[in-house]
Amino acid sequence: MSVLKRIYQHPLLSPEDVNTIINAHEKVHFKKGDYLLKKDQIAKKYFCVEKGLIRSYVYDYEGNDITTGFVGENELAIDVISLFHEIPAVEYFQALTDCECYSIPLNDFQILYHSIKGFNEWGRAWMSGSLFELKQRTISMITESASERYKTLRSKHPQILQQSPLKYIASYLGITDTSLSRIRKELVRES
Amino acid sequence: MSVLKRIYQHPLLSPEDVNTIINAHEKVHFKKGDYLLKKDQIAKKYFCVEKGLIRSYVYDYEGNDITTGFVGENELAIDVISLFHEIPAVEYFQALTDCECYSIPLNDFQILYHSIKGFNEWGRAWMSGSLFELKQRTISMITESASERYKTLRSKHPQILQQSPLKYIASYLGITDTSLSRIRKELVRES
DNA sequence: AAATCCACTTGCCATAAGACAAGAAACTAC
DNA sequence: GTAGTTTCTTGTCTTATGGCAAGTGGATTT
Repeated sequence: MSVLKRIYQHPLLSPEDVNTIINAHEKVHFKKGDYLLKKDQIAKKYFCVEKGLIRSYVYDYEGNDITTGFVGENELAIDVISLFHEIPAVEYFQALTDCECYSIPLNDFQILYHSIKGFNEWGRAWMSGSLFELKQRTISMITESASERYKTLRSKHPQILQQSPLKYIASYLGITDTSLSRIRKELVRES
Repeated sequence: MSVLKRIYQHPLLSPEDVNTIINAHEKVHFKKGDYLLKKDQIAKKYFCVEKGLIRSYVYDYEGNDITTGFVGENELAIDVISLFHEIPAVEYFQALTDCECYSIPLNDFQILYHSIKGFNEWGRAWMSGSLFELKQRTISMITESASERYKTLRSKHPQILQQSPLKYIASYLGITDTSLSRIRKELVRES
């Protein structure tokens, strides 16, 4: 099944709605290092990732960039809050590898979003899913140790470990690349 | 204006709807130390806080309890995800002081929630507001230092500093009570 | 009033984590 | 090929943070 069919599966979207929406999409390519969205911009679109890896990040109070999330294949690169509340983004979204994505042009998106009732609902569902995931992550940052979080990431999203430099994974886990390197050494020793 | 009128202000709730909803509420008292919701329970109701202070917390991987949030007067003590998704809570909600709250009995809530269209919308608005706040907090935990976060809390929610023991505020800020004590000392020295 | 309990501060010490830097290995470019 | 990046590891050293414990001051109880 295509990326888009997968992403637009929703009880309130009929196959015809889905087709209408899918047909409004156009292919977009990003080169490694390209920005999909920058801090202070208002998100006007989102991207369905078919191939590649994207990371979101912010700068901490010491100027280090801290990874806040990864978006892999068959996932959506979307700043839910910026897009649906029309407020400036607080994060940067940058391609870690060359990427192939699909996106709806702003105009079509706005028309469809307001005319197809289920599309609206689909947006709300994304909002609620985002809340769920963010909460989970917040809790896991507290209740799990860095090495546990690493092991979880390794088992649930192995492709990230393959495609992302260590330093970005480290900051995602809340530690430095040095510490992560030592955690990995420790894990090898254990097995 | 009463707590309830304040909380149920919403463009899609007519004054009559609001009255219907408000009349379904009953007063609930909590003693200091009482639990409003415990981990692994599915939230069946939420509480409109008229007087007192509530805190939510989880246990970290070393067994320390970590404050995840405070709920003050005129605010809602609600686990949005547990309530609307009907899944077990991950946090504990506990009264830090004696509290006076309002709550709808489960039955009435379910009936009104599904029959008053705007009530439904009100629930969604809370979901989206929760996402916004959680994101803000996540970002501030990264982009601000502990002492900056303390200063922000002090200026935005001074009543929390009055009503909560230092150790709970400290864990909310991501540090120990010892460290917070030193930060406060430093801030006094500065001024 | 004495005895407890908590909340908070503060000093001392231990330690986990980060800063820094060097070096190996892989990859890219010319 | 060689030079230049970038990634990752690893050693040493430093430091911020936490653990522990003592001590003060308030509040509460008996």
